[in-house]
Amino acid sequence: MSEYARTPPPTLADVAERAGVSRQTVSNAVNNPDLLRAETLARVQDAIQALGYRPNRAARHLRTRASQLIGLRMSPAQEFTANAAMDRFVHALVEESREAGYHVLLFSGGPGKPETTAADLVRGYDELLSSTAVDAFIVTDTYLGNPQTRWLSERRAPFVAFGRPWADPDATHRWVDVDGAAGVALATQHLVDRGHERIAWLGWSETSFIAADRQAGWERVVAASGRPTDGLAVCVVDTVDAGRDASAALLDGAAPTAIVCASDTLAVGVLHTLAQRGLHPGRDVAVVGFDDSQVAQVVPHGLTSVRQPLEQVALELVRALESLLAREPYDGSGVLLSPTLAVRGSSG
Amino acid sequence: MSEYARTPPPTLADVAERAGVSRQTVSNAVNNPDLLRAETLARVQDAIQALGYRPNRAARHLRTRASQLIGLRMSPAQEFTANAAMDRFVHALVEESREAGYHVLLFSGGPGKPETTAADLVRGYDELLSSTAVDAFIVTDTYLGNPQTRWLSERRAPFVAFGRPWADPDATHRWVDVDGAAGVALATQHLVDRGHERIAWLGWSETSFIAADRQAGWERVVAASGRPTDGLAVCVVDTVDAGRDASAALLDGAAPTAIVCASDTLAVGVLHTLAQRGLHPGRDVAVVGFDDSQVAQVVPHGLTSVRQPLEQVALELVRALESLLAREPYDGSGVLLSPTLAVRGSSG
DNA sequence: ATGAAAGCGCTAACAC
DNA sequence: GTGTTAGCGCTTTCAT
Repeated sequence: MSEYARTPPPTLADVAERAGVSRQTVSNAVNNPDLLRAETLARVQDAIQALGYRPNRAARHLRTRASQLIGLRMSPAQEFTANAAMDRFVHALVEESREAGYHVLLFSGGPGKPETTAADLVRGYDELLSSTAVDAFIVTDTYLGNPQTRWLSERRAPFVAFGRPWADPDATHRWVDVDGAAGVALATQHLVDRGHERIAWLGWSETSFIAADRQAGWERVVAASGRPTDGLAVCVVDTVDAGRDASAALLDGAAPTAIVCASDTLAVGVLHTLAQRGLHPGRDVAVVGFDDSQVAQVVPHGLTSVRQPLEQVALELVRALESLLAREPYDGSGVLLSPTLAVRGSSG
Repeated sequence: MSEYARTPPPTLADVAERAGVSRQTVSNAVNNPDLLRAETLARVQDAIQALGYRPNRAARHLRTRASQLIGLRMSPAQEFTANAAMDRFVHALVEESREAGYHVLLFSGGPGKPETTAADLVRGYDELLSSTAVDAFIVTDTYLGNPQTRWLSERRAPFVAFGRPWADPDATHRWVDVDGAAGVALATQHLVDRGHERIAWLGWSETSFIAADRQAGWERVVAASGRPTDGLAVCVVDTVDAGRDASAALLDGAAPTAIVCASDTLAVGVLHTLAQRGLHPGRDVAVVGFDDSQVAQVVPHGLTSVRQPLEQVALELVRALESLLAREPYDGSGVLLSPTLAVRGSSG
């Protein structure tokens, strides 16, 4: 392989010499152009252009103590569930970060194993933090009373969370979240509007705040519309098989005409059951999922699903981050965004 | 919000003072421990431990001209297709990079628009390169004779490609790729072994090397087994609808008993057709996809699919990168990995 | 085996 | 407006 990167990139000094000014003036031309006389500025910019000068990030970082890097931990990939949302989110975050002048630095948790100890979880953060590699973190998996946010808070590490501090109402960090209850309410209301009388809930059995939150959205709308809830709520683990079995039992028992699910995974399980029984989703039984995964888009006739506004989440997270790093005052209230409903064939 | 990061992280000097040695000795303790007397080393390490010292990356980067960062461009998310592969790949890459002492820096192409000009495409690379933000790039979307690899080569920028230099056999850069033909051959042979006599190919109409490569895998095995190919190859755009329509026409015409598809997207289209006609995938007509996406795993009875060894790809890429950055000689031969077949219900 | 000096490229603080 | 000085935290070179 031939040599690469033969010529070292030009520095401030190179530009200064070419433009016939001091290094500081070049620095000002880049960072505070207003300070320069128009004529000088033009001359410096010409030199910058001609040399293809770009400030060395390491040097700038060392001096300003800002790396312009945002740390994001990749949680271990989950094969079966819809982590497509994560993918969409990362894209949106990279895009928003870029516009704010940041790049996203990916890191992984502890050693390879899927789920590790709290200490392992925190190691990646610790390392990046104490080596001043990133300016701040975006913390995503805050579902349980997970240790990361608490640990980061204690270390006074700058971070913004995607997810409410469910377990810790005293938490003072900035956060952005999607209103799951509102999303499910939207889905349920959609089914009410389409004339469904018996609308079931197929949710998660694990006792998480998110699970409870989503179920509450269903309960609120069904109750408000004077429809029954008795025997119409079933909670299982988040797998296709569990969704299939639970929906079969539901149809045999409470006989709903519509089923709202806590996830697309469960909804796919429902679709399996319907297919087995020769029932048509949307015509015979309406089904709504949550996450608007690829599966929802690709299934025959499509699966109606609650879609998180991840682009907006990314935008708000970056905004919160900028505010945090600028040490602006913070009133303690997070940002709660409303999802939308992607209506497809499975709901009529 | 309370102050964060009150105490600046300890520096070499802090450790040196505490250990009663010079800064240089601490640096050696970190980077060349062999140079120290055992007793001194232990004392320094104690101090490092006690202070929680971690070398400042910016300072080290500035001095050594190595950021320990690998740049990866996120291509705009494609909603409908199975870019789940990308997700899996990024995970694997982050993990492998970590083990090699690198972090992954994500950046996006030009401005928001889905597909931009060649200049835009290259801007992100240029910026990171001339600001010495990353040590090297991993280039992923090398399908067409895309401008990135050529541009990077011309700039003598260090990079490794995921994907062969199809259009440019003279390219001298290092690359890792998955043998698509071998994957499809594997799938086809699987169908031959299960006794299928009329095995169709549902591929991509766009004239890309990858499309041709995959189709060649089918042709090779079908021909070698003495089975017919006439009228059994159809090429369309990579969408579910196209797959549905094309498979309907295939079944009406050439009447295959098995269909090998260039993508899971097309395979899902085939499944739609089968469902419409009341045919059972695997029992009546066998279907095989490509990419082992979430959809393949979640569809009723499962979709047999060719699975790319992305973890291994990531490993080889990082290896190639290390070799490149170490300026080791390179013999010009890339690394070609074989996919595996995830067998599920759709093929029997 | 350990220490002193120099400097990577940049910007903050001050002088002119 | 522009130039000068100093130093961010580290490693490389050379002296001891």
